Amino acid sequence: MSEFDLRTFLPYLLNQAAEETSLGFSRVYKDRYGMLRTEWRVLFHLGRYGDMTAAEIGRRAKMHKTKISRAVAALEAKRFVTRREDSADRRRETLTLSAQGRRAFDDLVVVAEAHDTRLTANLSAGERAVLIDCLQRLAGFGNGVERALSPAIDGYKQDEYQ
Amino acid sequence: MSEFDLRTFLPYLLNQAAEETSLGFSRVYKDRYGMLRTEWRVLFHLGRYGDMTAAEIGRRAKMHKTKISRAVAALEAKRFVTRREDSADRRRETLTLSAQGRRAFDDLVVVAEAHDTRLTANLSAGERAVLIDCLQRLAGFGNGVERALSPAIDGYKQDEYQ
DNA sequence: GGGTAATGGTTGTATTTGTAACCAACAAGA
DNA sequence: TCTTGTTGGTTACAAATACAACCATTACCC
Repeated sequence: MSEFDLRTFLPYLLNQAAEETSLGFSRVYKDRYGMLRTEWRVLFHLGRYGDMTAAEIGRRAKMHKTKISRAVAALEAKRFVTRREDSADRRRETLTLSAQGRRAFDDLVVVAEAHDTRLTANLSAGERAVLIDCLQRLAGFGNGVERALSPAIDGYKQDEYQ
Repeated sequence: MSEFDLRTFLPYLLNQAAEETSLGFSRVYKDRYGMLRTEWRVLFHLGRYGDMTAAEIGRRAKMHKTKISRAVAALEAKRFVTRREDSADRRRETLTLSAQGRRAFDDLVVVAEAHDTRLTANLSAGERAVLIDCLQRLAGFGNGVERALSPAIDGYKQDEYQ
């Protein structure tokens, strides 16, 4: 019986906290719009940060391009997103939220904000600040897109995620 | 363009941090032992907290019983775990680590500890303490097994996870 | 004791995800 | 201009996951 405790092991703790806190919110976008996690992430990126290509979303959200490709196809089928081919570079397609997509986004933002408020209701302002800061560092945010705190144990691909 | 920022939204942040921090470690148990995340979780529960049944692991780790059933079958095939039927209640099977299973566990504990140390290397002791505390509360640890901080947005099953 | 529900666990099937391969368009150098 | 490499994106197939149904055993209780 080792001393090592799962309940303080960061990857485990983070996964449990992530799953637990995602549950309530994922039910909403699933029940209301039949979306998957990949789909709301794409929706949120377009809604919050403006039109962009699939590749750009991939870089920001660290999602593999196949995930994005499928998420975009699903959002397109739901009429939430439209594509526009870039005439200067015909490989690229700029993605835009439709009016309907924006309504869904606006609706979900309200839910997300309320959910987040509830999640942090039992944390002090100081705790919350430290928590967010640590998580952003662990997630590799802030230092451009590249990885920050967590070098590989024995190296892994730098450009394609998962 | 809403004010809402994904990079401070807890479920998103937690998922990103969880994924990022899990990457290096998952490579090790995958490469060295061909294990899945469900498998190392079962292995760690048995190694750290002693023999127990699949149902008990499910309660502790908040894993669905089908995941555990398959993880146990895989660990058994690898000769890392053995089962012993409870004579008092013939539905139950107590799971135990084999000598080989314990060696794998001991090996992975060392890796996990080193990985965790590296992850928190850039955090102050105070930051780390707050981080762990917040995550445990968000994950619903500490208050028995039941949920703590994150009530459902509109209610969800209490006993089966996911 | 007999019926009904609850518990421990497994299996089957539909979804989702991961991984690799692929195609088309562009870039850069010989 | 050829050719080699890179980038943006899709598709095909394998692996993993969720979900429901299932079986066996035990618990409850009339």
